[in-house]
Amino acid sequence: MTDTAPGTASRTPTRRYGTRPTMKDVAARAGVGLKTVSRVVNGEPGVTPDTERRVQEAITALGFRRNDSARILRKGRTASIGLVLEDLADPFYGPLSRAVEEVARAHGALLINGSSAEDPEREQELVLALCARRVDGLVIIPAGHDHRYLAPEMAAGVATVFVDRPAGRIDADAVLADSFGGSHDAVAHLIAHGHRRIGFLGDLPGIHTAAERLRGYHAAMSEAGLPVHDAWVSLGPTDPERVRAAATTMLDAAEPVTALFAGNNRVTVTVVRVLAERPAPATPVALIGFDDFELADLLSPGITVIAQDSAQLGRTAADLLFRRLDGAGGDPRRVVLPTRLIPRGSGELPPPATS
Amino acid sequence: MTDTAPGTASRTPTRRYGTRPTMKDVAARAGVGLKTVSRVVNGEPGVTPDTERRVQEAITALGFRRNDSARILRKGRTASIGLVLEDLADPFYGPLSRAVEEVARAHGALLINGSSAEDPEREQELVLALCARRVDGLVIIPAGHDHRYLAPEMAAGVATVFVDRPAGRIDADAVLADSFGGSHDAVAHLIAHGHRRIGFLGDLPGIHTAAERLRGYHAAMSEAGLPVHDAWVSLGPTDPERVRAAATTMLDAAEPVTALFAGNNRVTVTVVRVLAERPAPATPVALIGFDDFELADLLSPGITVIAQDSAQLGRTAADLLFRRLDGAGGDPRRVVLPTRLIPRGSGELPPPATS
DNA sequence: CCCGGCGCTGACAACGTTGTCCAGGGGCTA
DNA sequence: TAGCCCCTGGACAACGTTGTCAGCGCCGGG
Repeated sequence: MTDTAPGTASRTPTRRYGTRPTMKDVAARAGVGLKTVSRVVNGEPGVTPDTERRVQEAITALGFRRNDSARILRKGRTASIGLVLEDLADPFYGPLSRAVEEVARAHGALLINGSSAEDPEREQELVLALCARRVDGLVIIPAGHDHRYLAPEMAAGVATVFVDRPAGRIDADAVLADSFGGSHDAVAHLIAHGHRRIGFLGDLPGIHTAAERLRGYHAAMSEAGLPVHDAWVSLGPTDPERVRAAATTMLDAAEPVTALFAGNNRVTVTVVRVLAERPAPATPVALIGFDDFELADLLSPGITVIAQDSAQLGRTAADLLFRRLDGAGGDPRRVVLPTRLIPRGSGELPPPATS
Repeated sequence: MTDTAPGTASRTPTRRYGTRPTMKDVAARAGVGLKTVSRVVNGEPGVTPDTERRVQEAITALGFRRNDSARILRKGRTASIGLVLEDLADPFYGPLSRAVEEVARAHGALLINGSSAEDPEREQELVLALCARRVDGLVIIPAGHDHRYLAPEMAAGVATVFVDRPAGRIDADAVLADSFGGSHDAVAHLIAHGHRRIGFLGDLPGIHTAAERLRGYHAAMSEAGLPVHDAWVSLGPTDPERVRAAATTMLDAAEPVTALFAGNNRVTVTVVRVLAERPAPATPVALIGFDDFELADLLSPGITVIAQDSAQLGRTAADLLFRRLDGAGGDPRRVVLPTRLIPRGSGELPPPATS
C-alpha cells in the first residue's frame, strides 16, 4: 500500500478536530457518486457487486467511519437513551444501570449516563443536556421534586420513565419498588420477634422512598399498637458520620432501642460497623436493612434485609421506555415491584429479657 | 413551493408531535435574524438587552432547546467521551466509572458508556460505535488483545487511554495498577507467616492483570525457594461454580494448600463463601484477596487484601485523557499506580503446626 | 429495429447549527 | 455639520449525511 494520509491535510490555520475522510472522499477515491457510498455503508440494495467492492476498498484504505452526528441530524433519531441516577458508584445502581444498558443494547441504542449526586439542579442540568443531544428517551432516578421543566421535552417526543422514585408535579411513567410494603414488613417482622422499641435510620425525608419507608415504619408500629418516640426516628443525609451519631444516640439512650431498621444499604453498612465496634452487649441489637448487599449473609449474624431487585427495576423501566418509543400510547403508568424479606439472623434476634 | 417540509410549517401554534422548534422558528417569532438567536443562545456578546429579551421570550414560549447534534456537526467537537468497561455492575468499576464521570463533568463533557462483558468483539463494536458518534476521547478497559482497529481513529484525533489493562498490538496511553507487585507482596506476606503450600485462584490467563498476578505469585514463591505444584494454580472464568470447584479441589487434596490467594474481588468473595461453608477445620485456611471490597473488615476474620484504588485509576486515566485533548503531546505513557496490602486477619493466619 | 421498462447511479436539497462577512445606523470627534 | 468608527443585526455558506428524483444504459419483447 502506497496510500498516504487520508484526506489531504488542509491548510486551515486552526487545527481542526481530526480531519477525517468523509463519504465525499470515499466517493472520489472509488470514482463513484456520493450516494452510492451511502448505499454501501448502509447496506442498501441496488449496488453492483463490483461497485460495492471498489467502495469497500476505498473505505478501508481511507479508514472512513460514518459520522453519526450528521446521520442523526438528518434522520432525527439518535438511537441513544439517557440514564440519570444518583451515584454510579453506589452498589444499588450498578446492576440497575447494567440492566438498562442491556435493554438498550438489545434495541441497538447506546447509553449516556450521568450522576446527579442527589442535587436537583445538577439533575436538571444533566437531563437538559441529554435532551439537547436529542436522546430518544430518558430513564431518570430523580433527585428533585419538580420536573415541570421536562414538559416541553416530553411534548416534543422524548420518552421518559422515572425509576425508584416518582416524578414531581408532572405526569410520567414510573417504576418503583414497594418501599412502604417492604418497610412495613421489616418492622412487623421485628415486632413479631418481640421488639417494642425500634429505631428507624432513614434518608433525607424529601426523598420519596425515604418518606414511604418512614410511613411503613409508622404503619407497622401503629398496627401493633406501639408508640413511636421521636428519638427513635432519625432522617437525614446518609453519610457515615451522621448515621453513626444517630445510631449511637438511640443505642445509648436511657431506654435504648432494641432493634434498628436501616433505610438503605449505605445506612445498613454503617450501622453494622457501629454495632461491631461497640463493646458486645449482653443482648445484641436486632437489625434489618432495606436493600440487599453482597456478603450480607456472611456476617455474623447474617443481616436480614428487605431485598429489592435493582436490576429488575432497571429492566422494567427500560422495557417500558422502549415500548413507548415503539409507539405504545396510553396514560402514564406506575409499576410497583414487590420487595422480599430475607431472614438471615440479625432480624430474628430477640429483645433483652428484661424488656 | 414544496410545502411538505415540517420545519417550515406555516402556523406556529400547532406543532406536530416529535417536531421541535428550531432557531429559525425562534427568530421568526422574535422578529430577528437567525444568527441573533444563535448569539443569545450561546451568550455571545453583541446583542441589545431589548433584543435579547425578545429572543428569550420566544425561546420560552416555543420551548426551544438547541439541537446539539447540529452543533456538533458544525463545530467538530462533541464534548463527550466514551467509557468502555467490562461490567458496570461490578463493584470494582462503579467508583472507576464515577471518577471518570466527575473529571468529564469538570471539563464540561458527557459520558457515554457501555459494557463489553469481557467479549473482544463486543468491545470493538462498542468502541467503533462511540467513534462513529465522534466522541472526543475514549477510556477503555480492554477485553481483547488486538486494538489495531483503533489506529485510524487515533490517527484521526480520538484521544484514547487504556485502564487496568494495556492495549494490545498498538501503542497507547495506559493507566494500570501494580498487579505484579501487589501479587508478589501478597504471596510474600503469606510466606512470611509460615505458609509453603499456597494456592492461586485467578482470572482467565489471557487477561493482562491475571497474567501479571500469576507472575507475581511465581516470583514470590521462587524467591522463597518454594516449589509450585500445578494443582495449586487455577486460572479461568471467575463464575462462582468454577472458583468453588477449584478451591475445593485444592483444599481437599492429599497435601492441601494452607493458604489461598484470590486473583480478584469476585474470586475472593466466592472463596470466602466456600471457606464459610466447609466444616471448620482445626486450622483455618489463610486468605488474601486482590482488590478491596466493602465489608471485608467486618467478616471474621477480616479479609486481608491487596487494595487498588479504582476511583484513582479512573481519575488518573480521565485526567490524562483530557490533558491529551488539551493538546499534550509526547509518546504514549504508561502510569502504574501502587497497590497496598491491608492486613485484616485472614492473611495472618498461621499454617497448621503439623506442616 | 425500436421502444418500454428496469436496474443502477449520481446530482441536489435538506437537516439545524455556527463562522464569516457585510450593511446600516447612531454616536462621537474634528 | 461631516466623517468615521463601533455596535448591532442578518444573509449565506458549510459541516456530513440521507431522501428524492431524474438520467442513463441495457435488455427483452413487439
